[in-house]
Amino acid sequence: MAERLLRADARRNRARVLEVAAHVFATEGLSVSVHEIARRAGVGTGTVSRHFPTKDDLVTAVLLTLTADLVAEADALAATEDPGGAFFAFLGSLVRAGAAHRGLARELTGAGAAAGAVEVRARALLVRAQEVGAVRPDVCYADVAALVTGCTTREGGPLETVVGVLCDGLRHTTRPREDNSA
Amino acid sequence: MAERLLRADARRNRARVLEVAAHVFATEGLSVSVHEIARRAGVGTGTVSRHFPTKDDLVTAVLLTLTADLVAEADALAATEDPGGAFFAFLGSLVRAGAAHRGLARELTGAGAAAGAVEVRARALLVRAQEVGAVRPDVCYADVAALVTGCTTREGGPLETVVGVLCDGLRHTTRPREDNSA
Amino acid sequence: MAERLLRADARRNRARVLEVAAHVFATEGLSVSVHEIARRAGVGTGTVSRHFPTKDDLVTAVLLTLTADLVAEADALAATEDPGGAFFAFLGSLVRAGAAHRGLARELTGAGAAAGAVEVRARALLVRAQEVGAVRPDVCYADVAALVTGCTTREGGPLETVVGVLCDGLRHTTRPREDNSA
Amino acid sequence: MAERLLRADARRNRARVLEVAAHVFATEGLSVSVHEIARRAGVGTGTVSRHFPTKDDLVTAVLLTLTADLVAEADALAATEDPGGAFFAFLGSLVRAGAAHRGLARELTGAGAAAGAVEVRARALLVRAQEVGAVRPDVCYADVAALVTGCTTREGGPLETVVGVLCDGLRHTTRPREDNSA
DNA sequence: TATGAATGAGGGTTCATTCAT
DNA sequence: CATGAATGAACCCTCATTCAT
Repeated sequence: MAERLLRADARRNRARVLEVAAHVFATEGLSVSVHEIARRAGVGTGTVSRHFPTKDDLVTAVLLTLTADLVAEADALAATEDPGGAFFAFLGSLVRAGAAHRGLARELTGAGAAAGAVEVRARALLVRAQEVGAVRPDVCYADVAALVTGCTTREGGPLETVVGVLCDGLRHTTRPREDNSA
Repeated sequence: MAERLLRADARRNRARVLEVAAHVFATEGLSVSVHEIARRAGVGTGTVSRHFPTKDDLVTAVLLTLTADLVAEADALAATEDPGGAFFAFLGSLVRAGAAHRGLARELTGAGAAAGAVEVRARALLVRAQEVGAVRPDVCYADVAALVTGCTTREGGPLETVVGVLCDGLRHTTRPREDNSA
Repeated sequence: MAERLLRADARRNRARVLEVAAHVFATEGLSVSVHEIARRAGVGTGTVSRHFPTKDDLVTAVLLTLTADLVAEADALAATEDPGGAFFAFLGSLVRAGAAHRGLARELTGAGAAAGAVEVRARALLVRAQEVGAVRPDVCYADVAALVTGCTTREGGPLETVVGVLCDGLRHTTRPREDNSA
Repeated sequence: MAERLLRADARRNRARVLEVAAHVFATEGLSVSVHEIARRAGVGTGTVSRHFPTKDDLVTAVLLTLTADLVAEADALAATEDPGGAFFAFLGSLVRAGAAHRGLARELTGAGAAAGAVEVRARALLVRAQEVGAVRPDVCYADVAALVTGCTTREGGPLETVVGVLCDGLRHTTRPREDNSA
């Protein structure tokens, strides 16, 4: 942990920048300038650059922060006896995390270096849930990722309904499916 | 209609810019520069600015172009005898339109001045489908819009599955719903 | 000539920027900022960038301006009957050009894309002068280039002496050379 | 000498920084950052700044280091019986020192505060050599300094030829000089 | 003293917008 | 009207210098 080696004030600044960046990316998108982030964090622009040499590094670091919890949760769920429940539970967590950080939602489920760890686990949970017949077999991870991304864009209201719809749609069913072709 | 008053060449330029902008926004996102659009349209930057004073105006105009077809379709479907089928059909069209113009998908279903006409009609189709019990009563338009937006982000594969999941999830069912709480 | 196609005012601005840049590079070196050059030329920074997308392009353009005359002169001298005289005359011109644009002297004799045309001609003149015995055979172009560069750094006085020394040193002689080893 | 008052470790740090700076300035030019020098010297940036408050001070100090040897040599040569030999020998040393520290060559022969001691001695050697007729009487120190600077820019090859040319050009001769005017 | 984190002015460059031609 | 040159604010990033630890 290189962070352990940073001086107390540096660690505090780094954390503050990360926090501000996470908030600002979440609420205003990735296009917010590094200057603005520095200003809101109460540090000089150079301080941001020192901790995160490029803006991309900063985005990645924010993503890593978000993914840490998700990865832990995914690993816990993977050890569960109920593959279906595990998958659907993780789906909800993904949506909530993405919704809380809207600007980063796309990256969260994607294959970017930072978020890859989440994707790997989400894929595994999906496969396992399909193997036990809890999730319809015709969906692939890309389908799920797209729908999750969509759920995260739900603004100004609770996420439950939208997640509920998504889960119901994904659940395996023996009912004959109706035709939805346009 | 101010367009009636434009000279023939001006009207042609306006149309060409709109066409090019729609294409590049769809394929490369909204970050493409106005210069680049002008260049590809074979006009000067000033010509773009004359017809669309700000870049935002250009985006809005492109949206209006896209929505015209959707509005027509929605109106046709609204005259149909089958509210459920009408709604699900429109859902597919929305997704396809959004996917074909990825950079604008978010605005398509939203309340922006440009896309409001689509939203009004989509809301009406939803309500009617819910009234006849074809769509679960607990979803609201914002839920649907979010999920549609998600579907449009499905890259590198067919949209059918993702739309299918969405429709299945939205369909009204008497089966007891399972608990998806995290 | 693309320049011919520029509007009159654009051509004037381009020329003005080039002129200012040449002056400023000559007197203050290449480290002067593009902003400063724009300011002194009385144009916006964007105007400089439009004509010379990168700073390097600007430097190259200034060099090209300088080299044009030298190339013409070298070609004229190459057609002369007196290889020795041609070479020594060109040497003087090189030094004068370099001294007048000190910041660029190094690039002038070098192999940079812009100045390569000068180098090619200087090499040819040197070889021809050596072939007729007018220049000592043990020097190579790199030696000459270094010495020319040195002459250009002569500040606050006439260049004649320094060029004279250089020419005398380069001239072929049958006198036994004295030992200069340290 | 303030150095006498420094603690042993401080003196060691100062020497190490100087040594590293001399090396990197010589091989990579003056544009290398102070951070980089500190890093290679294994000290903090603050330590560099403590010993050399500004970057310019550091450059000057490096120059002073280089000049020490040259000053000693010049003094030894000045006590010699052969003014001509002394001058030409020193010329060679100057060139070699400059070539070994290319980034500093310009300053070495100049009137900068650091290198003034060298200049004073070089001037004296020149005058004496001219007085005994070993060096042509029409050159002044500025001429010599410029030519020496040029020699130091000779890259990728031996310095002997270039120094040889310079010495031959400077040597007094009774031969009628040819006309080098352009 | 030594450290290296913090600073912030300034670097080169891009681009939406304006306006003379 | 069409043009595209001009504008200048804003972008991300670097680095000499300062100062709390």
